[in-house]
Amino acid sequence: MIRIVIAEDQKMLLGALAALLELEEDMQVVGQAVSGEEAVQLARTLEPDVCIMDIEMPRMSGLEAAEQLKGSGIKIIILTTFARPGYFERALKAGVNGYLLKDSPSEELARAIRNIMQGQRIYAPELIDRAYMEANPLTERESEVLELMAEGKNTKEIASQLYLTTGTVRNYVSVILDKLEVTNRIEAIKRFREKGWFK
Amino acid sequence: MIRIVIAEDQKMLLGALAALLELEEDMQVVGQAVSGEEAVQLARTLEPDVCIMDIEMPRMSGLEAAEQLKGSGIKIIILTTFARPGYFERALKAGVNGYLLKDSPSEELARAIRNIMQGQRIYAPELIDRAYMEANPLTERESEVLELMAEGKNTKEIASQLYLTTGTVRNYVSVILDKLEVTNRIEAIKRFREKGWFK
DNA sequence: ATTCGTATATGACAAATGTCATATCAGGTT
DNA sequence: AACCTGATATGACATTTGTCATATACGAAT
Repeated sequence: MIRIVIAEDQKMLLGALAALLELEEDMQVVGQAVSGEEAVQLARTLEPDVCIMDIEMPRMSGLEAAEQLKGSGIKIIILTTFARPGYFERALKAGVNGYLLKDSPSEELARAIRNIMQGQRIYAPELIDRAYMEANPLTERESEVLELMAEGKNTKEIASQLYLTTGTVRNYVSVILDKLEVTNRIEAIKRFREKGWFK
Repeated sequence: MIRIVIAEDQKMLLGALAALLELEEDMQVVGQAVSGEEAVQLARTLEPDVCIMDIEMPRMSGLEAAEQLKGSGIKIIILTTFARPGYFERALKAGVNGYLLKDSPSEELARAIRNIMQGQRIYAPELIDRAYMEANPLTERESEVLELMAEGKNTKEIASQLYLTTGTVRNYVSVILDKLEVTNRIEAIKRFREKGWFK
């Protein structure tokens, strides 16, 4: 019997996934969590074979939770909406055993779980294709400026938060616009978001 | 036996919801659709008692599909992620019988279906609270300017597209910032999006 | 009919944004 | 050591953005 913990903040999907897996005769959902924090706790106390995690959850993301559970012997499967290159890369570093998309057919979940129990690693094919993902061309500092920009902060606010002069910040912005091949801050934010480079 | 069609473009959720409802002894999922178009077609041919719809789907939104099925006698339940006032209002106009959020516990779905079969209308309580929803304070023209702004267009481009002078456009922007209580274009776009006022 | 409110439209002025030349520093290369 | 490259940082200058006073038009209220 494969013992499973599911972590997903969208309760409808959480309950429905549990129902889906309970239909499988060799599987049993032993715990349901709605945050990364709760997932780690449940995983530690229940010691399931498999923990299925969404990424975007309150209090602690599924990626953080996966990192904390690394080495515990619990197989981690990330189940998320978007094929953001950054997320996938970070999940690989955390040593997750599977990475599936919510767009995949539901039958694949049970199949993936069984394969993973055999020691395989299962990644959604869409992700492998995008392994030739475009890298974020911005430096650490530039990304930092762009993120503050996207929060609606103006040059002066960004400058004071990063202990820079406004001239420096404006120059970073200029470099950012150049690298992203756009001509104003709004377009830069749009482009950065579309490319999945946020966070 | 309650006959059900489910329309949801996220296949994992689609399959899981079907599993969830199949567990109920008085319910039967007779069709699954991944677009609004397919949902309408399936509903017309299968004539189910209930059709559960996501809103954001490819080709045709769940709201459009609901509008097309109005008067068919098929009970429509909208099941969506966000409690956007605009969506809810439009769903009410389309005469939907239920409007649930994906954040609601999964047990509520079956209960809602049964109540709706009795002739009741079921709306997620979060929506009723927000029924005192804030109206978009911008005029038609102002909204038009904001939408172009959000596409990354600058003042000159907006002006030429709307056959206005740049001065006029800049004034609209100023009024927009004032009404939305923000101080720059980026914040205005953010706020407008958060309030669910886009489109 | 005139007063009021609102949407629309414009231009003058001040402030913020974007461009560019320039400088330092830390690393690799030759 | 001299050279190159990329990241970081700054200020001078030009352009764009945001504010404000002002004007017209139209429908509703008095």
